[in-house]
Amino acid sequence: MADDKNRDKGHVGEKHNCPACEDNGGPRPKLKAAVSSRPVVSRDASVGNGKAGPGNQGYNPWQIEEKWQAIWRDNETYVVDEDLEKPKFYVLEMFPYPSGNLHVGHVRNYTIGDVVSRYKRARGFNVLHPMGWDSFGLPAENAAIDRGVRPDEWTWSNIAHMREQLKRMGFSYDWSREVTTAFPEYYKWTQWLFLLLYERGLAYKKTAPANWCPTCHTVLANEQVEQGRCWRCDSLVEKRKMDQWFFKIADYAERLLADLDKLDGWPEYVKTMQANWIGRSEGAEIVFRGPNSEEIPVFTTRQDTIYGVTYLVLAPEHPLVEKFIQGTEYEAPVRAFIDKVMRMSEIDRTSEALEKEGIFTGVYATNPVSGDKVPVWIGNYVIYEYGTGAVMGVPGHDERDFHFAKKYGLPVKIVIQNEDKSLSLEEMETAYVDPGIMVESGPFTGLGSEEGRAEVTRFLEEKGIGRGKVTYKMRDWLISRQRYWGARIPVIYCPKCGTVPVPEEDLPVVLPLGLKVTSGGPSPLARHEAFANTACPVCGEAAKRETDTMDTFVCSSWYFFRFASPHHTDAAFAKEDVDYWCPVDLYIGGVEHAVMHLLYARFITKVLYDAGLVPADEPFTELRPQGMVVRDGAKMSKSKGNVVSPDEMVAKFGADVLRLFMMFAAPPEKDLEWSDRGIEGANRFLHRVWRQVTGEFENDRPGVEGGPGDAVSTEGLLRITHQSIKKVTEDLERFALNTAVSQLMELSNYIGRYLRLPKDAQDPEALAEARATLVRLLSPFAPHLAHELWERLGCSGTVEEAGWPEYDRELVAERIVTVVVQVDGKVRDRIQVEAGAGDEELTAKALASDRIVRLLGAGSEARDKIAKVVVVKDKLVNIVTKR
RNA sequence: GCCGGGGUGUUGGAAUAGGUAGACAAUGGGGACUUAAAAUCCCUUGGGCUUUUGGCCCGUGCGGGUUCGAGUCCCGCCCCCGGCACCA
Repeated sequence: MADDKNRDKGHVGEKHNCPACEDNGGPRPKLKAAVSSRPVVSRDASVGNGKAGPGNQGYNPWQIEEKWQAIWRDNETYVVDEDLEKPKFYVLEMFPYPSGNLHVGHVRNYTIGDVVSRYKRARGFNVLHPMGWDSFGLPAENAAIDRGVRPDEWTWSNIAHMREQLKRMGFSYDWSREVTTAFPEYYKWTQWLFLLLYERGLAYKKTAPANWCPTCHTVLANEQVEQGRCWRCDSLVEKRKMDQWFFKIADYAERLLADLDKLDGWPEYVKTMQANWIGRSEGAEIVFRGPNSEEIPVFTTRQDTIYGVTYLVLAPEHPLVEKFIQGTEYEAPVRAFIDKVMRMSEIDRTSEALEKEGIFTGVYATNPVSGDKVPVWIGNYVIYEYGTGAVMGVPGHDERDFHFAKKYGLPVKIVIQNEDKSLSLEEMETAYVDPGIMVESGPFTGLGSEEGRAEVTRFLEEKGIGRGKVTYKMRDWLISRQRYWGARIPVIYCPKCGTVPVPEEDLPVVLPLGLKVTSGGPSPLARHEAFANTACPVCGEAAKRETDTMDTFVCSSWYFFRFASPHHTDAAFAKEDVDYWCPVDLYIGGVEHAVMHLLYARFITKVLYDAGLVPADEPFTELRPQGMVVRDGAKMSKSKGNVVSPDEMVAKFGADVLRLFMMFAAPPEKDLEWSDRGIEGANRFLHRVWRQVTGEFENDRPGVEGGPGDAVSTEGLLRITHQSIKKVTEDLERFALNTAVSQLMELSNYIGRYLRLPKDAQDPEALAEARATLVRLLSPFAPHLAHELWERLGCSGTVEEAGWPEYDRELVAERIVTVVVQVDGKVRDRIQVEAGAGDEELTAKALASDRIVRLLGAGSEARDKIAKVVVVKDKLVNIVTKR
């Protein structure tokens, strides 16, 4: 390191002394137009006017970014292999849909992952940091319709463009592991996954009312309907009865819920959202009897209110309704009512504002516990798909039932009393839903609600008229999509053999390319004879292929395993590869997938785990959802015209500046308010770092007066250097990337002041250490700049090969600390003392301080007023007076 | 309605274990350098009062409380954001 200074000087005086500069002597042609058309920018100023000293190259981000990206590419710097000598670390960002353009939200997401990757690599981890493309999906088909392009060509060209944009940001991906879900090499294994589920009895077909999006021309899973609207296009979803494939995710409900407790690395709110979605309720199924002893099971969580049942309500779709009304005087009005309900849209039907309506069916059912006969109604608020599609009406103790009973003049019974026994039917204006004591409940009278529930359940089971039951809101995952651009469902329908899965050796079921996609109709495959007609794999007779495609969420529910074995051809992945790399240690992405993608990925992981194929039953150890990038407090959108283009920012400032700004402006989990002034600040900072490290600083301020201001010393320089190592390391570990950057700014600010000391007061070794440390700590955030500066400092290897710096405990500790002197909790003075001073000494010094003497007097005068003194070592002395 | 998360200067945000509120930036103001501008560098930037090179008071959504000491803990409210929402 002895020749550091000479190298610095050499650089100031010479042009083009690094080999790469000669090869790449200018900005890349692609960016040239954007660069030259922009208004006055610092690059021109620092290069052009010659004031900063002869031959000053200044910080040219475009040149050094191109240089280092080429080096990383040529040296395959970020290509990784399994290495049992090193601890592994798998960092993953949610892979993008290739829409055609990277937006700043992507840049933020991927920069966060890249900072962690580079940090972990420097700390000696074998880091897997891959990237790929979630490349099946509707936008490709829409582009085909709108612009007449082929979905495949549109997708491939979007990928090519976005890949370049990602590379331009300097993200340290192992590009050799890139996966594209729309390639046969990938979707072959998505189809294999389907077969695995089929074999394990977890994939089945049934005819069921499904959520149909009229705009997307396909059905949607429940998770993909938000407030009755399609998650992608916002259209109102309709109900359609269709023959559909499902995955039995509901079989995994209990595990998906229980295992949330294992996910310590997930934010509480995401776990809560999943738990709400799964929606576990513990209760009982109770079998009422119809007029001809038909079984009418109902599900309730309030078995303790069984004596309060005054009617039953069935869902309009309930199959018994038809039986009850047939040929009776109730038939016509009930049919009319059902028609009305069925014609309503999903959103209206489930809206809370919907008035509860119902109609009597004309029959009575028997309460198996009390023996009461109660009227059977149907109601628009009963959901057929949940529980048994029938509920017992307990108006005394359920708000909805209370309203319904009042509206239709049905009787109300009180069977749960509150503590002061003050409930009376006359005064009741609302249902009493809280726990209490069972009354008028036959043998159960006198029991508390909770005890009562257990007793009633036991009674039901003893008598064989019901049983304890757990019900979940989560339904099975509907995976059929009536679309073209997706992974085919590998199934063949044979007139003789029925539904036959495509044998594994026949995979992949290739998606024919080049078909004409038209708007408004079904997928072109449904009409594509060559695809649809095939031979039955069992009997060889003519058969038909399934023409629906799988939900794209199936493709993305296992891609993190494929990254471990991206080129494997014998299986979806090699056991030893996933055993080494999985689970993902850190997963970063948008919170909009909190339920959909993350729940599906957890489910598929458990299925693969049960099949003995993967080492863990949870895919993501730590989950860090990141906030949105907003502008003027609102989401960026083309229609608002407030979109920030990463390309423009890179053209104007370079990738490192954009990266640094996005890490600095907000903590990762919060929304980031885009600020044009803010990115200018990041730009100033990196230019300043350049000058401070290269030494151009000294030539940069002709005639400026004034010293460094505050006390600046070599000791102080070393202290802040080591404090910065400590602080930045701790901040990276706790994911506080914004405060890590602010610490780098503080270190740089101090170096700046130190450089303003007279030359002979500067210690070259301490300065070199401070500079090198700044560069090393900056390297995860601004990797190109850090690599370049490291090289220019003449240090050996690259900055990341140098590893992460360690701090020296001795140097971190302040020798002199400021101790606050309070009187009755109010700050009155600050004194400088040696660190580690004892309580006695601190008290004495505090009492002797000017301000305290003025306030309390000196010596015994002060002592008489003091009730007690609280001392916090190295921090504060609080003098409490007698009051 | 229920479940999460939050409310701190003009703005983005700090304060990690109850111990200096406002780090670091951005803006605004002043200055140095310059023919000039840009860039750079320095000082300053929560509010109010004041007997003004010193000092006082107020201040982290609101009202209480605990404590020597509260942005941080407790109780009660208000508001904002996100999720769920007739799930029996």
